[in-house]
Amino acid sequence: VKPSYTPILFKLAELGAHDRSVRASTGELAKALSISQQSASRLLVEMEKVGLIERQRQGRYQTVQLTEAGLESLAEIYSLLSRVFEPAKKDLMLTTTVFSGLGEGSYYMSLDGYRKQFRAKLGFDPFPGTLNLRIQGEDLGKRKMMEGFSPIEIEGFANEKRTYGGAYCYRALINEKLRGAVIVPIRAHYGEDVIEVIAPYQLRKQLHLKDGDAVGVKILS
Amino acid sequence: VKPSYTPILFKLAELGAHDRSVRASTGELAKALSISQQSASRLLVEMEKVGLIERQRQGRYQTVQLTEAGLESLAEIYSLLSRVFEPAKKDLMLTTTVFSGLGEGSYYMSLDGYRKQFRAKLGFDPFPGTLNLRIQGEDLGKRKMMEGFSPIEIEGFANEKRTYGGAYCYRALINEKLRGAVIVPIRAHYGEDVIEVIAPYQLRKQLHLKDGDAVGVKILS
DNA sequence: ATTACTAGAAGGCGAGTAT
DNA sequence: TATACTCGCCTTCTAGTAA
Repeated sequence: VKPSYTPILFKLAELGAHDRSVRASTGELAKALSISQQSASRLLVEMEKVGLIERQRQGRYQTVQLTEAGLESLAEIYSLLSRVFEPAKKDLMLTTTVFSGLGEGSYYMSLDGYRKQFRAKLGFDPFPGTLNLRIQGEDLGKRKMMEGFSPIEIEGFANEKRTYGGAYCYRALINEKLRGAVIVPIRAHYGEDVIEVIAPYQLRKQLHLKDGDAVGVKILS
Repeated sequence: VKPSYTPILFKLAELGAHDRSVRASTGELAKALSISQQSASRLLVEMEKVGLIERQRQGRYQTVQLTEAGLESLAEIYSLLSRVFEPAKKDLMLTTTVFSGLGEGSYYMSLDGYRKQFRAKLGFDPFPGTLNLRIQGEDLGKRKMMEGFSPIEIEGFANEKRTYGGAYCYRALINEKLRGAVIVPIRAHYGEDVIEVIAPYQLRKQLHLKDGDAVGVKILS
């Protein structure tokens, strides 16, 4: 991301463009940032081209919204500055709801290539299945922050049939009670609002969860 | 602060230059930031000149430390991003009822001096009128709490005829659905149990409100 | 009122190089 | 090794202006 984009990203975030489309004319942005209207226009065009923002034209006016990529670049900065200004990094609390996935989780979790690493690196033998959670809208930014935590890396491997990708794990406390870990495949971008949790227990049973139930996930630093 | 300085400020903060003098060669900075050694050198010279950093030469090496001004410009960014990423946990719920005011609201809301600011600072063009709400007795204390939230300031102005006072705005969610803002004139002449709400819609119509109807106002932090 | 194109001016960039 | 100067190139700027 070019440095000249950051003031605009900041301003847009300040206007609320991180969670909705806001009206932001090139003239107003220009004045707020002490640049010319022409520069504001050019920068918005460029930022849209590289996928940092999305715009809708509504007659004479435009509305602007940050894309995932735009939000991510802000989160990266925020995560860095958090480490500077709040050295004792606090745990991160995510509010989520349960949903049913495709059940692939149990297949992957049963593979020895992964299980050995979970035991060695996380210290527990995970239940062969994952709990699918959808992050609530207002916590979406925190997902990016989570990725600023230092991850526990699970390496990919291959057998005769195919290769299996790596993943990052983040230790977590589920509903303030049960230890587990959030697992994020290194490639394969899921929906940005979805996380998967593994644990030494069958979380659904242990916590009596059904689809739609709320689950608190505290990412531990 | 020039945008081109921010990547260097970020990098220096990451290296710990916010609380001590750290060794940071122009070559290393250049590689880390994907710029030339020459640019890194020039930027450091400039940043020192404008008082963002201090440098000591130690033989062939230099050490760099952020000044108060440098740290402050980072803190400003951090504070802005905090507001974006930190949860709106302590939202404040006010239970109110609709009543009819004197209709002055539409006059003030139609003034360009105010409208421009609403667009710039709230991100929407308000309907030219305000919704008058009376806070229910048991919620009166919450009105003070609201004023503890950090307000969005609308500045006063003057035209040929008279002067117009400033106001504070607080983002709000009306009946858990519609975005708007509570607006509080800085020189308040209202009873303490009254608030006015502005929104990009005509709230009365949109929500089918008549006098005496209950309205929930959630003040967003 | 908007957004955004063109074109000339201003200034940032990095290669070469001095120290 | 360092840092930082000059200088030519090129990106980015804004004024003017079209749509």
